[in-house]
Amino acid sequence: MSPRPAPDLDRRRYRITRTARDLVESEGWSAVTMRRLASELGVTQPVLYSAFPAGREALLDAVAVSGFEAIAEALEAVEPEALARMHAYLDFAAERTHLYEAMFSLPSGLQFGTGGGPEPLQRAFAALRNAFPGPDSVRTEVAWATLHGLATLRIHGRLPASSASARLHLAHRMLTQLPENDSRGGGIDDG
Amino acid sequence: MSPRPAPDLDRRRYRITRTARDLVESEGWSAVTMRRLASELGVTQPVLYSAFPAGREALLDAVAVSGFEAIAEALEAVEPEALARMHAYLDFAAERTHLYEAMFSLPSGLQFGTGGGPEPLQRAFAALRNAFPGPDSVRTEVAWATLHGLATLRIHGRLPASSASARLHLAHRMLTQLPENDSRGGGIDDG
DNA sequence: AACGTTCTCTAACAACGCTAGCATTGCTGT
DNA sequence: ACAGCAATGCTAGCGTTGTTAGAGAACGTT
Repeated sequence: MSPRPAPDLDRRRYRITRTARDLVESEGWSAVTMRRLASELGVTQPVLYSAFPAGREALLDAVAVSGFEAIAEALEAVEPEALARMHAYLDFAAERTHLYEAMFSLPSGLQFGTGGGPEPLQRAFAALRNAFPGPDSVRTEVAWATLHGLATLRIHGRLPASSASARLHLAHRMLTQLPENDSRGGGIDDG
Repeated sequence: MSPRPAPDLDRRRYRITRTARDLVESEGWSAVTMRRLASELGVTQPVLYSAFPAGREALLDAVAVSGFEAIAEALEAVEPEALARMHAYLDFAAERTHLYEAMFSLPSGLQFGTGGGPEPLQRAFAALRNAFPGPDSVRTEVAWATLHGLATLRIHGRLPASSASARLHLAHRMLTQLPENDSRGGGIDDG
């Protein structure tokens, strides 16, 4: 019934993902081609497709999830306080630029928030949520959006680096020194 | 000395950029290839390189700048008040998803803020700045980051659509109902 | 009308993601 | 131990991509 042992696809996926992550961090996304990746692993291209039948995009998704694992760890490494975790978040984005890009710009989309999504995403979201206690997740969602905006605009050089610290502190004040909201904004009418 | 008239490169650049923008909005970025673009314009690929010697990336930058022109108009179209312009910003990002992506994700980077950069970028930034009056640009920068984060995360389906309105109103409160800051946060030590 | 310069097109290159088909591998049953 | 078999991995190729060199056409000048 099984004349030849099936390869350990989980382990293979892990190895490929790790190599892709190393490659993207050291040489950028343009270096992450299927050929280069196979060559780096000492195998040929079709092997990659045995681990990721959906192709390159699925592989990139795996790298992204791996990135969420890393940022979850980075956030959990500091005390569950707003400013500390905000700083950790922005540091992560600044130091691991290409990986951060993969987590947001490239993949097709995996949902955050209270709902589903892969476990590392929920972990990362929870790590931020713990730093912004409150009855609902809205503040955390806005905090994430603000951090993501700051990170992205900084990565792409959109904002002057000189006022980076001022921006972080203002964002921190905004997100913490504001009383709870009671005006029910509804949730049906969105653009 | 000039046996044949040089083509009007400015006009050519404009035409190419407009076609690329239409194409990206109707069929997404995967459709914007040099061949397809040339075919759409009734010319061949080398003509595109005469207008954009730096290649495809420069062309995408031009599309991005054109997008900033469009978002500047969208912001200027509503009254210079915070909530209205925030709404206009998010509507623009939601309705012209692919174009918005080009403006931030893809290009190499053109600086915002008070400093230089192409004129449309400064116009768009000024349109937002007028909605957030204050002594410096920091609040506007954070506002832009927050809006950009909300827009991006929404585009990629990262945040549940149900609480979109609640997020907008919280962000608006954060950015407006907070007194001016006097703690000099410095600007040297950034990550 | 012929020239000369400049532009534009044809054609091709290298590299990309991806896939069909063949050779190889390693277990199984006698 | 030896042959059979099924799933593996590799070789080779297809169709595209961005980009570029060299041939051909077009136009103003003389």
